[in-house]
Amino acid sequence: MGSKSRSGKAQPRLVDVAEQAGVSLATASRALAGRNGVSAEVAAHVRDIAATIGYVANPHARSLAGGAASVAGLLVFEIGDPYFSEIASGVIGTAAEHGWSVQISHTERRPASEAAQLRLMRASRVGAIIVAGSGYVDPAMEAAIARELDAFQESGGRAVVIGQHQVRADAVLPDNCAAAVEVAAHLIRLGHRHLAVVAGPEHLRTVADRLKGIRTALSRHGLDPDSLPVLHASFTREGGERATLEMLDARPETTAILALNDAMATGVLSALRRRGQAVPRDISVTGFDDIQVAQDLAPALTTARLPMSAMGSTAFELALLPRAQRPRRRRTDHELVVRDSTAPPR
Amino acid sequence: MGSKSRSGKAQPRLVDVAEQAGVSLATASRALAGRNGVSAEVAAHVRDIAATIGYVANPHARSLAGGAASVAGLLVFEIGDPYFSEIASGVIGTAAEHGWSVQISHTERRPASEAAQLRLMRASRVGAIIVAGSGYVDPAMEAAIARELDAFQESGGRAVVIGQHQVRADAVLPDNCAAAVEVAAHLIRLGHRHLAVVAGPEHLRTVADRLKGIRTALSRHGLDPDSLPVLHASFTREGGERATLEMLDARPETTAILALNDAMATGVLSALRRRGQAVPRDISVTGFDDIQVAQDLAPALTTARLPMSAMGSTAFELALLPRAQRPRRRRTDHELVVRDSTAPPR
DNA sequence: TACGCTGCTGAAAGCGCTTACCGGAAGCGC
DNA sequence: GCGCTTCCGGTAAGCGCTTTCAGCAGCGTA
Repeated sequence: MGSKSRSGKAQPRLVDVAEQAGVSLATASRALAGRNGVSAEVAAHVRDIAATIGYVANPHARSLAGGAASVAGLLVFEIGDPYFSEIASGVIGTAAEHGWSVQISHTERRPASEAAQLRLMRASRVGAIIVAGSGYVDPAMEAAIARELDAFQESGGRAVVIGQHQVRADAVLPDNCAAAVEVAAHLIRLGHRHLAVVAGPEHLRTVADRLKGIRTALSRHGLDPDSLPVLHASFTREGGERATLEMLDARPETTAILALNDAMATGVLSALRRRGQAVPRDISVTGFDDIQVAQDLAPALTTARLPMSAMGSTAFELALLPRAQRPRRRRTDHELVVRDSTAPPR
Repeated sequence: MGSKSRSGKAQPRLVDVAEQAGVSLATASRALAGRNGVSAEVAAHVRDIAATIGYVANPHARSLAGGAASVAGLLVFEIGDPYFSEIASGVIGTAAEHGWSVQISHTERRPASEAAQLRLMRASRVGAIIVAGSGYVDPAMEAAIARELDAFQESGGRAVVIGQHQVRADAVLPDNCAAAVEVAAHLIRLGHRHLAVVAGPEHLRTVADRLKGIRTALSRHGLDPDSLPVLHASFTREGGERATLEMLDARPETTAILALNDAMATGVLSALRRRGQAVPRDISVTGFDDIQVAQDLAPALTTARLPMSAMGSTAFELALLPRAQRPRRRRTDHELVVRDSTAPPR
């Protein structure tokens, strides 16, 4: 066996490969990296040996020595939220195909911790960072993120954001505004005149964009966008529930509630049930995102589908592309999915 | 400013801290690691400087040099599945509290890739591995996993499995069998005599344990456990749907369907809806796990709750504990949550 | 036959950190 | 006031890899 095998089953090192292949460390490294300067036969032989003894490079050593990174950082609001876990699934799957691993952090919806998390990721020398939260309306908060991302990219890292951000980085862009237009237009076409919005936190760019889309649709159909009732709450089931109860009291004339994501829509449906309001007979409800369970709610939720998993894949692919002069932007498609939670008003 | 600052905003290194603090590299290292051999004042001063210039250790260098690791690997079947994303949320949150980051891989439900993923994690020198899939019934498959985990632990890593496994490692153990007994007993007490099971893949230990629990309950109540109809399918909504359609045709006398997880239960409900069967009037349905959406299905799902997020937290905490002589086992609690999907048979 | 090329391969430095190991300065008893 | 211990802090080796720089064949050309 290998001359100096240690105690148990220590991981084989590059020198073990080199030794067994009868070449130097440098040659072995080059052969495995697929760089030229090594004859084809030697390269093949080295790769053979490596496979045989089960050699896998130590990523820490590789990174330290300035080699290509193969760990990506993914930052989300809350990994337990289906919206984000579906994105994560896309990122992880695609990353694995390319031999990368993915390190996930979540901010638990605390905007203040976002820049800090990014700092940590940067410090941990990941090769790429994918930010999958939402942009912020407040320029100062965006600036904090931009600072981290800029520094990261200056030191050679690749950054990709999912969603509208005020930063220099490649981006995967769902058209929240256009999708919201479709949702609102659908309701208006059904005959609704008293829409109300159950929205996520006001500071989120995603929320602002979706709201804008709804107002645009209102204007286009001759309705007053300024009188649209909007209640902000946490972007969760509980947020949706609370906001809905409040809304029902304040605006009893409402015939359609637009929740700005499916998690909130779930809460809306729950609140409506508790108040004895039938959906869609008494009130229509729409969501946003089309998370897996949207189809299984009662009634099945009409919502704007965003291709979360594909967005994750695309984000990772962007991260892998050679650095471009200007940030790349990839728009994602969206689709109004009409199910059973919307109907003409009574 | 720092004497030899590089091009842009390179990450500060330990030598920068040492230089500014006027101490040697070794002292700085010791001070930050909180090891003794450094006077309190010097240590405080070094920490001050480090905080000021925003120093964060390079984990690659730290790992290479044999320092304490701070990256944990988490292996799940599918991160997009709420069961696993809730576990991941627990792991990531607790890890972050301890300054660890988490690297996630998923097998996309391919058992064969599990050992391979573990190999990769091992090769990437994570400090701890948490396996959150399920054990396998087949000893050979367990052996493949055990091999990786053993090698990992021999080289100093900490391994924790969530669920029953035939491996030497600390474990977080939901009592699938006991929980299943409760679910089945609940149905039997309601008066059901024709139970049927919509089960996940036969090779999963989780499935076997839950089945065993159901059979136990049957016996205890004087029913024949051997005549229990069981259909195996994928552990997903689609699997549940397909199995249910088949079950309805083969066993029209069935009055209660036990799905072995909530995802499958979702499919069961969907299939029943398509077939015009009312739940729970015509057929009762139960799930397992109590993922977030279980309460929002129509009807709200009766299920056995497992504390997924807490299981993730506990798993990480076990990984952090000093190595024990014998593997530690931490049982988790479970709870029958009765909602609206179960009722006495007609 | 001798020369300059080209194409491969090897030796060695160094990435940022931890950790023996060692030397110097106090503090103590005598 | 001397030698001892104790405590601190510094020096340097080395983790496993990539990469620069040199060197050495083997070839074609004069």
